[in-house]
Amino acid sequence: MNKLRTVIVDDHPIVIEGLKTLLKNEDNLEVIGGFSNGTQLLSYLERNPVDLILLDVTLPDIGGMELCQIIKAQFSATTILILSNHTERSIIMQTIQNGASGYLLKNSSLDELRQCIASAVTGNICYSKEVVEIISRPTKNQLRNTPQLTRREKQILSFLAEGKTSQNIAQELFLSPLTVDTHRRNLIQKFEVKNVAELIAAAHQQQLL
Amino acid sequence: MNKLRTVIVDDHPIVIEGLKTLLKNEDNLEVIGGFSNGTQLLSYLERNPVDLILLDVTLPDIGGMELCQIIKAQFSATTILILSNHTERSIIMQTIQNGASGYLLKNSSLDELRQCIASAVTGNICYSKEVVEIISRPTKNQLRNTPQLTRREKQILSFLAEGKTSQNIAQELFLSPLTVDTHRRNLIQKFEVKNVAELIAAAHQQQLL
DNA sequence: TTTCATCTACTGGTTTTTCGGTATTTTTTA
DNA sequence: TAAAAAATACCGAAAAACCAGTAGATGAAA
Repeated sequence: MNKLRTVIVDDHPIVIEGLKTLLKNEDNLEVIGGFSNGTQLLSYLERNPVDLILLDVTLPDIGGMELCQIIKAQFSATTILILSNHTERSIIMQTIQNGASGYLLKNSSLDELRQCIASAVTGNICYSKEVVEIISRPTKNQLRNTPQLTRREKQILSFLAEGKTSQNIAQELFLSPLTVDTHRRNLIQKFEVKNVAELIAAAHQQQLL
Repeated sequence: MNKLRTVIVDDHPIVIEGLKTLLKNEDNLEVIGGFSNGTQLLSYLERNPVDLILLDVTLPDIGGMELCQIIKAQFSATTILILSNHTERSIIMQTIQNGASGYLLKNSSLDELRQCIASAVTGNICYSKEVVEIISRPTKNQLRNTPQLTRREKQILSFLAEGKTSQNIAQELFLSPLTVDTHRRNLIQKFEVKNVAELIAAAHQQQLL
């Protein structure tokens, strides 16, 4: 097998250099480029085949998330590993949902990086130890008690998320609009929110939609 | 190292038996129990230490998601691997967020199961090949073009998600309520939705919140 | 069987959103 | 620097949501 053609994308040139040095002696990959923003990377990808991208999420021009999507859409054979300092679970999950094959914190050991690269190029998704902990740690949302919804309430909640009015919902469920109104108000109370907009946001955060 | 004390939870007794047979000859684990619902499992866990749980998501009494959370909260040393037929990405992501160490489809090979078990008990998160594909595949939402929002619109979108009214927002941003109104209407147009409730739902699905 | 949760429905009034326009100023970008 | 995009602001009317409170019917569990 040929060496993995690898590029590094980070807005700190020092990080790029550091990684290059660290990976210099790896015999299964070769760093063939380093870029400090997304535009540069994309125009490089247009002309050169790349097997592996070590990508930071915070870039000056295009966000790492968007970049992931774009790369995966246009160059689906390329593997993306995120190297970042962000420890928020939502960011990690988003990068994975956007096609990244793994997520490491920048303080990961070279050994972890090696392992993740090896795992990622064979099609797995790989996280560094610390990242696994973050992912598995319950969210604040999950800690604070999720309101207990009745069947009807769940039903009406999902209708509301579809932008339906009380009238609409009442018609579909053969109820009085006033009843639907009551349910909506109970939902708003249970979630301790101000209106339906916030209700939908809260329900989404607690993965009820 | 002692053998991994393993239990299987599935509402189909056949699956339990099948897995038991398959895993009989593994020398690093021992199946010490099989349950067909969540309540049975939980009361067993109260009395017996368990290292590994092979868990189905669809159970008659408690959902696999909830079960994951409960187990991780009370018996954090126990590793959970999900064995399921559900191929929806959201379900997979949710089980992981709830503390599962991996997700396999029921048609996975014994080899994949072995690998995932090995990987999971050392603290990694592991998916079977097919599951990796599901996770990495872009969502429909991501395929249909995400509306291009201006800075102001993003700002007002997030305020709306907090349940603020036009008046509130106008005050905070030192704008006329009428201006905020216009922005809100533009947002609703861009997302092609009927009202703010649906707007928030759509924005959430496209990970803009 | 009684109690509790849920579902249903109402009154009446206030606030907010939504719809369909228009229009000026500021900022960006080609 | 001209054109395009974004941000600002307005009007009026209708629709819908929100608030506060009440209350009968139903069904499940203790």
